[in-house]
Amino acid sequence: MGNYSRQPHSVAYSEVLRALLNKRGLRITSQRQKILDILKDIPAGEHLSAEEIYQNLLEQGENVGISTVYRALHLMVDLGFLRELGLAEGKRYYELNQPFTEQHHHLVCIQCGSVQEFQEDLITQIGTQEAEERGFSLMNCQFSVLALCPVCQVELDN
Amino acid sequence: MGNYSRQPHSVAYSEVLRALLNKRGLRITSQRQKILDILKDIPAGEHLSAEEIYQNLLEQGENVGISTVYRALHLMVDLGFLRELGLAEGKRYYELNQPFTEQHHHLVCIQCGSVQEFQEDLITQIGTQEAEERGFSLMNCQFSVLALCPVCQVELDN
DNA sequence: TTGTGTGCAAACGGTTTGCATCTCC
DNA sequence: GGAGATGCAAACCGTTTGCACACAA
Repeated sequence: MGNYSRQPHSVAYSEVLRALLNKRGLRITSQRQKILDILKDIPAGEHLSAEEIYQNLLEQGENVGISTVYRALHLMVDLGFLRELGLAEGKRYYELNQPFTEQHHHLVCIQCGSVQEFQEDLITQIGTQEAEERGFSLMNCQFSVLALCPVCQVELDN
Repeated sequence: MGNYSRQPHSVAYSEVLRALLNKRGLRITSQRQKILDILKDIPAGEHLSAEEIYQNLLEQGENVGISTVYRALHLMVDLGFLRELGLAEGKRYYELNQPFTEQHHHLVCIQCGSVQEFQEDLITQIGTQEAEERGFSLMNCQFSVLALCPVCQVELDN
């Protein structure tokens, strides 16, 4: 899993993507590039669902199918470009993958769904260690802290 | 969130459940009891989906609807009896809730889906701290380490 | 007796798939 | 030219909901 996030210019992403795809006999397409562009441009701490990415593409005037979005997301997760997040709901979110040493985790309000990120290298260290002890090959650590945010605590007290 | 898991006899679960339900004006039903019994009896480290619990009930000859299973599971999660797990797939799993100090986490093979549990109190400590710092009220910490198990590593090498 | 809980079936929402068509290499 | 990629629509699957009936308190 590489350190794409350190590439200084957006062009570099496309080139790395192209190289990785070619190596597998796969192709760069405008759809794949545009999806990557959308995820590259969102502010840190935001995550998008497949549906949100799809809507974003439609707003740009793209003629694209939702199935293409799903297929591209899965592919880029496989390639290590994207990280798939479960969070707390019935759908999945995507963000650019970071090198392990910079990976962050999520504090999710189970009532309103708001998400805060935090970084804590110990988490990844523990995950790495547990995986190694059992001969597993680590792919991703997901630490979700489910809680009630201050606002929802007040509201639930009626 | 109580320490039901320390109750020595299965009867005690039902009594605690009854008390908690009564306090809210809710009722103990045979369906709710049986679902709790199923989850109580599975070996440590196993988790069941709603569908699996439903099938289990059908095999026992129960005439029950899948919607009842879902409603009972949600209720018992609310009451703190059960913990809902996301793991890596498109469905949710359930297990008896443990006190925070005994909570365990999951090492999941993203290929074959096998799950190993491990305990690491630091995880819960970090989650507690992050929540408190932001005024959140902690409900549950879920740490999922996604990886390839030894068997699947070999198979993917062709 | 009354409001909570149930089973059924239909609806729902996110995701996947089959297929004819298109397009990148 | 041909394998890979797309868009569409239908299928899929886990979950939720509306409703008439059943049952615990």
